[in-house]
Amino acid sequence: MNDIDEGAGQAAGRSRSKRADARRNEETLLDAAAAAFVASGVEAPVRDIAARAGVGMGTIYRHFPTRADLIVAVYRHQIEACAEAGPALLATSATPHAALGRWVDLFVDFLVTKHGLAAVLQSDSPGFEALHASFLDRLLPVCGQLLDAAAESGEIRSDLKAYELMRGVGNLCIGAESDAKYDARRLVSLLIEGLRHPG
Amino acid sequence: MNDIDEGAGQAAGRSRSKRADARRNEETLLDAAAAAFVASGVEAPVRDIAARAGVGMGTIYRHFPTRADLIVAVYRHQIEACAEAGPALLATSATPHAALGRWVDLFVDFLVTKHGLAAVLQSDSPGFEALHASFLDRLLPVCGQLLDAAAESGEIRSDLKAYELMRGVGNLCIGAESDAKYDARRLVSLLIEGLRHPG
DNA sequence: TAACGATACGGAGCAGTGTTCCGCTTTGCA
DNA sequence: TGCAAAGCGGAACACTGCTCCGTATCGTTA
Repeated sequence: MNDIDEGAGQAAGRSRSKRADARRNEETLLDAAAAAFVASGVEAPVRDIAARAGVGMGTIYRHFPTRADLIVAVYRHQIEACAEAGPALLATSATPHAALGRWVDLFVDFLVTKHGLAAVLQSDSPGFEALHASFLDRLLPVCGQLLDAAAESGEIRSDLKAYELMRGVGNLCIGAESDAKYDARRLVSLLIEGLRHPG
Repeated sequence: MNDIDEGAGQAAGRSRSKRADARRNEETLLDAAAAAFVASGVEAPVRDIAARAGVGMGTIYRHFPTRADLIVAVYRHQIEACAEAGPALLATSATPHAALGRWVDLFVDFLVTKHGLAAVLQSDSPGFEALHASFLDRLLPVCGQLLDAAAESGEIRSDLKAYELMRGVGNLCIGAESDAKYDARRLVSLLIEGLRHPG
């Protein structure tokens, strides 16, 4: 988050830019967190991440006050890519419903490969609202656009809100990476299929 | 609930039946747990439950070694009722698919009204396998029967296993009780709808 | 009914986690 | 080079799950 704020700060001309060691630590922390998330899931103990980065506990909390901030920072690029894929798919797919299906697949792939992310995405514990917000702020409009297009073309019922769809898809992905007998992609595609039929 | 174990013991003739105070405590504990679950969700701290029951920590762990055991004991009757409703619905509904839909609704109502149960039902942490097992052992066959009936009647595709359906439905219920903007029942019905069409 | 062994109880204590706080160090500027 | 300000580290606290064992209670037997 803060790298960006810093940019904003400079743009505003105020800019007392961050100290070099701080910037370095933030970078290190991001790498360490990414590694820890892969190794132990997004719920990896804060101490582990700090240890990986070779910094103290205070440092991690200073840069990323909540776990959500850290998660958002680590996955920001991938979220961005997913968001950008929306319009692209809409333009290149045969029908809006097909585009929606493919976009959702993208989202599912993202979630399923991030150990525990889906679970935390739905968490209602305080401190994760930030995560909800960041992810949803970016993705919800994209999803809404796909949904609207599909509704307009008459392919699907139009009474489901983007929020509910995203939430449902996210939920279906929970635990998918650790249960060979459960194929989240399949359930999601069933859900998307169920969207058909304005009836 | 445990009266059952005791019955088994007696049936085996071995039966050195449980001490009266132990039986009493178990009952008290069950009530306390139910109350705590309502108040703070199924993840209520063990200490709280013990305090509510007016017993020590040791007592709770002796009677219910894992949280899953406690949850199972508390909700056993409702699970049983849900299981028994399956065949009944199949007999009284217009079509197997309708029966499946209504049965799933029952299950969803159960999950959604138990704060946090759905979340814990999918947990892969050790100690919850017992919970998985207990719930699934009882409900999976019922769900499978409904699914088979609907498949046989040609109403739905037949390639989805009962396990995946139950898991998907359970996941869709996660967090539903604490988010007014999310209607799990709707998503689930969409999923069931998506089951139609053998294609 | 008194005594005794089995059963069960209570809660202190350990371990693992998140989070805060503050004295010390490093940085960048004058 | 000196000195605030910015940043750092990690001890310490709070809260949780879970274990362990000395003590109390129960049920039985003499």
